[in-house]
Amino acid sequence: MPRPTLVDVARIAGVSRATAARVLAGETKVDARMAAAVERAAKELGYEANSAARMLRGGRSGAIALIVAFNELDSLTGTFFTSVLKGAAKGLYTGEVQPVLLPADHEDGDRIPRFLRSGAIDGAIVILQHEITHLAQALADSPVPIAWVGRPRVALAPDAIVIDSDNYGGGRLAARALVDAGRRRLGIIAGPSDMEPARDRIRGWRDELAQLGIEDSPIVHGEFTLVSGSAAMARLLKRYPDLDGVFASSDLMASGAIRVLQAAGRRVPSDVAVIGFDDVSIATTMDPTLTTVRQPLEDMGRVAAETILAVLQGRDVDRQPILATSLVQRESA
Amino acid sequence: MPRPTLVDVARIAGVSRATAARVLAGETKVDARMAAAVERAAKELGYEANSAARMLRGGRSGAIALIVAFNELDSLTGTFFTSVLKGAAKGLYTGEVQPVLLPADHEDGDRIPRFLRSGAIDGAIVILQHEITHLAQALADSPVPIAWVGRPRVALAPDAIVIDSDNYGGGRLAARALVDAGRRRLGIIAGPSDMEPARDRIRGWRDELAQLGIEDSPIVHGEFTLVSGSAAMARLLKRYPDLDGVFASSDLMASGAIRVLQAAGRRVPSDVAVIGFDDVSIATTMDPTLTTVRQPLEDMGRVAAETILAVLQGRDVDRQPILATSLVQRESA
DNA sequence: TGTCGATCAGAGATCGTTCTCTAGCCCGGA
DNA sequence: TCCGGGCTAGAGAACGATCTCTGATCGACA
Repeated sequence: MPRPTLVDVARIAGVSRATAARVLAGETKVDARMAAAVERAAKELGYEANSAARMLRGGRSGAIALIVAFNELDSLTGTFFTSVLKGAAKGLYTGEVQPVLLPADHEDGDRIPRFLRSGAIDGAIVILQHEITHLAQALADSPVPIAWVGRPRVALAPDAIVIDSDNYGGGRLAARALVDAGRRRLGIIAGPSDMEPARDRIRGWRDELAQLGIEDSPIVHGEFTLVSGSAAMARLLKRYPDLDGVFASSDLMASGAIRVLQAAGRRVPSDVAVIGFDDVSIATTMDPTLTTVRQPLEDMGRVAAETILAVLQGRDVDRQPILATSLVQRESA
Repeated sequence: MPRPTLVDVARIAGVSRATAARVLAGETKVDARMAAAVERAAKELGYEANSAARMLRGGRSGAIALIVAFNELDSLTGTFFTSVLKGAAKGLYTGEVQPVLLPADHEDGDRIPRFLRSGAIDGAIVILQHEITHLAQALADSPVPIAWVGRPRVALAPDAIVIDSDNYGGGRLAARALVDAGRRRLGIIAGPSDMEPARDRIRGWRDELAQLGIEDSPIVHGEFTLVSGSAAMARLLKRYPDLDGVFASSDLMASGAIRVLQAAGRRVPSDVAVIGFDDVSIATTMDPTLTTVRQPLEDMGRVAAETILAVLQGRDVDRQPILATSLVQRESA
């Protein structure tokens, strides 16, 4: 049996298509008896407006794309993405909008730009760690608004939508916390230098240390993953065996770093204090539990959703909000 | 400037709407010069077919919902969901279909059934661990096909689409592996008893042990999470302090269990061997690395996508495939 | 009581694509 | 040379909701 249409509802209610539409759209200037008849008919038939027809007529699709690199999704890094994803999807849902998942790293590189042009979505939220160069250009030319979660390195229009956390401030927090704990021989395991947030954390870390009178501290780079954290820690330890504090700029790298420290006979935190960044769920399940700089990941996703919805509705909003980071004190520092 | 339409393409190419449509649909019986003109015009305008209009006319939306419980998504359990999600999304993409993410645990409980009736999607893939009762009924009444990843406990129609892994066989594998390793005092940390896969794993475990001459072995239940695994292991250890082998029916529970064992002074695997289930990414990053029964999670997602696409196209396929599980030998057993 | 204004229901057009049906053309056979 | 068959291009309808415009009805006021 075919899906009921507005015509069916109108016929059963004994009114015209237009009247039925008015009632279901919530217009008040309709005769009460007719309205009741329409409501009843709609309920009886289990009527739900055909989204394609509405979309064709109205121009809006009621869907927003969530662009994610799938190969980053199922590793442990996933806890980062899924938190943002969850926040974004929840935010979109509150706005009666459907989240459509788009893999940024699919072989068919032309698909995302084509999809953006097909009118199937009203906007997109981009959640990427590493840059995807070919995509950046396509997104810049997008006919629909794009919200970036985390500032990308590509040049953006001044009115671009960018939701970021205070990476710079987070770097300062980490530095201050280690110094407050009496540590002076400090090192940082930074993220990839092609990522803006990673650079901001380094800047914050260095500025705060300089202010506290510590002029130089060693830096090594990782890829935000656990194994890269281990490797980076090993390098750091080899060059500076007398370290007493480490700032790993992701929780996963902190986890890898702690293992290497423990394997090298250092106790955490008594010999070496370690601070992470992100506050994803493994921070609470490690041993020792991880002191870390918290990014409000789910909030970032939610704010991205709210901001893009506001822009689509023509409301005036802050297009580049920066969400506060905070220190979460646990055992490792 | 408004999005270019088929009429624009036809006008520029100097042909009729119908001819332009034919060319873009890949029909061959069109004059070569006209075809070339259409191709050129479409490219020049950056034309992409309006998906709403196509959908309205064709009846198909080209989208499939991925139904996931969001509160299960960002915990460590996430690695399970995201793997399946990734496979499913990839599979759908190969079929030129868009994956739409639907949170099963959204407050507005009526939204999913309404969405299914709106024609916005052609089908749905359900990836849930725990049952969501009110949803089960709605899904059973769905006007579009549903593919279940993991068999749910609700009664399904005989032609329902269910993609599962061989949980029973996996339970047997775990039992055999521990016995082969010379262990005889065995216990199982099972999943919640309201979940069919958890029950299947127990059955397989028991059947294999019985066949190998071990008649009774203790059983405790967890919730597939790390902390519940720790708690379950603590209970098990208290009742059976002389255990020498444990089968934890998820990797997360295995991780929690190993910590409790180590804290209690047991060496893994020399004192107590531990086998997990799933083979998610933490299995390789634990210490010791985890011997586990692998479920092909990404494949399950992919097969779910392929199967539902086949059903939608009216092709004849196995609607209830069972994917093989396998033992992945690492350090813990 | 008649006329004007306000209000609300309905008819029709519209969104952009796809598909069917018709008309016209070309070629071949008689 | 004429007629018929086959094949391709174009005209038109259809999908279903929404919005504008028109027409009708009712009430109020003169």
